[in-house]
Amino acid sequence: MSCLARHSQTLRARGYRMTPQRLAILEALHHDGHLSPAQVYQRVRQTGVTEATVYRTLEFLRANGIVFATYGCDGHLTYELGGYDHHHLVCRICGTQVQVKQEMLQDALNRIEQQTGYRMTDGHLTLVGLCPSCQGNSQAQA
Amino acid sequence: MSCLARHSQTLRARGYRMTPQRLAILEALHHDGHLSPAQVYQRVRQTGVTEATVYRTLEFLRANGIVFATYGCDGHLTYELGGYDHHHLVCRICGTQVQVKQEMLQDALNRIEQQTGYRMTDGHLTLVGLCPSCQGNSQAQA
DNA sequence: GCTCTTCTTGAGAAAAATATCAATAAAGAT
DNA sequence: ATCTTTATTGATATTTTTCTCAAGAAGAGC
Repeated sequence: MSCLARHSQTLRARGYRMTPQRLAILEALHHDGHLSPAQVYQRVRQTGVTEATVYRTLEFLRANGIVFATYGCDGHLTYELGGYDHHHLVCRICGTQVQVKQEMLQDALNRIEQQTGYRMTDGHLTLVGLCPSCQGNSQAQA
Repeated sequence: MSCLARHSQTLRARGYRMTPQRLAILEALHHDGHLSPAQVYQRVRQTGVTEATVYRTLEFLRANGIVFATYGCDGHLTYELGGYDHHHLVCRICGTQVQVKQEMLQDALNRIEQQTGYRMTDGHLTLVGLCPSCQGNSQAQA
């Protein structure tokens, strides 16, 4: 079963529906990786999808665990398809991102799950820190 | 030296200035903990601070490590003063937050620092997961 | 096929957040 | 204290994001 078909099934099982608009947005994300809402809209507007629908759908897909929101250091959201085994570490000054493999966090997340009762294994995290070059910048010191 | 005086000094050392507007915003955060930009504005508007200045100042203080931005699960930002030894874990469905002590993450963050060169010890993290009650909800399954 | 229920969308209004630019004011030097 | 430099603010316009609500469409049952 294709990735999109599986998502359709997931949504139907929860009482939701897979619509042409949602398909178009998923395909845009599938094709391009990280996209802001405005970039998604650029890619799907030709199909008649409204701007409001783009925002609504991205939030909907995020709440359902199908796409992940990455909070850039500038406070803007970008979205990407789920299924990755990594998280992101973003510099709070310049916004540069690097990947952090799931296993780097596995032990800590397990402990947190045990202590809090939250489940953290199925989601995307955006960590914030200072990248090497911004550490030397005088404006970057904490 | 008071907390606010230290922040003034920090900013001056970087070529910035401590203004009445920035002081008012810092005091609002000091008094109330987590606040959204709109809530901050409610508390400082009486002093004549503009809405645009609130947004600008919060982003400025965040980039300088004086306040931390917490990204709620709804995509809205809230801000809080720095200096805490804990992070936040927020449910991606209902937004409920719990605290996560720094030591729970210390080992993982040390490893990530070594591998990436980023510095993570002076910052606030917002982790995202599923809270216990939303795990049972059919709409919450991943 | 038809009906019913309810999830979804589009259109437009509303609110939140950002950008521009001239005027203001803070910090340092004289 | 005064002057100079330039960071900072307010006012305004603009963009981005959210909300409301009636119309449209998907799925279930008959």
